[in-house]
Amino acid sequence: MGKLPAEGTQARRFGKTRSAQSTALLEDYVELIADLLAGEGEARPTDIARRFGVSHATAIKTIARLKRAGLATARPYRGVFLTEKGHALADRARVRHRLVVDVLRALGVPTESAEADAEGIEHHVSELTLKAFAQFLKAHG
Amino acid sequence: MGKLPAEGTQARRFGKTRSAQSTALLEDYVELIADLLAGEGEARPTDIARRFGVSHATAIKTIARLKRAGLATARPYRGVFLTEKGHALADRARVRHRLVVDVLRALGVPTESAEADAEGIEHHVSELTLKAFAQFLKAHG
DNA sequence: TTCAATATGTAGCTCAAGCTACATTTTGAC
DNA sequence: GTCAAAATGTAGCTTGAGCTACATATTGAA
Repeated sequence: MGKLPAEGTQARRFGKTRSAQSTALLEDYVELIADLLAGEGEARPTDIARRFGVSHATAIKTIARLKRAGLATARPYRGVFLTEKGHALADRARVRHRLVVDVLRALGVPTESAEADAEGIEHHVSELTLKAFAQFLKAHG
Repeated sequence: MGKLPAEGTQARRFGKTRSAQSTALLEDYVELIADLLAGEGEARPTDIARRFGVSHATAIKTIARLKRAGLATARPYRGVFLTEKGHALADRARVRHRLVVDVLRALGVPTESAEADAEGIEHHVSELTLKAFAQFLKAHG
């Protein structure tokens, strides 16, 4: 075994990709909750569910996961709130989202598509790539 | 802040992102299987499992999903093969992967990071964005 | 040719994310 | 103040992707 030097590397790479997906949903949630709190003053499970296009039961379950992860708190029938940690994650997610959208637009992607694609892409962009994006925008933005 | 897109639009957007993730794994598999078939002449569950860093049981289950999806066939103890449809998907995936890597590199992302990030990104790039990428590379590549 | 090592396959578990159905709490219209 | 509608919460099912443990088939070395 081990005759191909790339095996370990590739396994690690894919592993990273998979586990990234397990946090992607949580990031989407804290991002939306932060938006709702800022824009509406409160974040209700029903609103969250509607925005994501899922049932309210599904939203509530994911909110429970956020709580377990220490990202959010919730008082029954009184909405969802972000912890310090949750806010920090939301901020980082928003910065990344903006950066990805701006780069896509700079590359000539129509705004609509840029926004849509960024939603999926943003969770897979490493720090190094993020740095390169910022650098590129500084030069061509 | 407070910039909340129309509900329907966002629901559709996120919905698309989610379902994209359900096909991402299948794309990774057909891509690897195509590589193994081209490079080694055969694609064995154990090799596939090792490359992805998962147990062979997990690989076999996913291969079963590929069969159900009409992307692959397998004869017991004789390896995995791609259907016409599977080969087509693998080809599309490979093209996208190359394009994403090339664009990232053109933006100044180190090759290592570009390859790693592309693995996660490639499944979320729309046709329109792909076109823009190709266009950009033609001009700046 | 035999038999142990390896590869492959099967069974059954966990967890996450989705759903529907039902129960309970809040709220708002009268 | 009452009571129905809306919101919220709970229970339990499905599917997918992961795992370990065990069973069977193939292959290669002695």
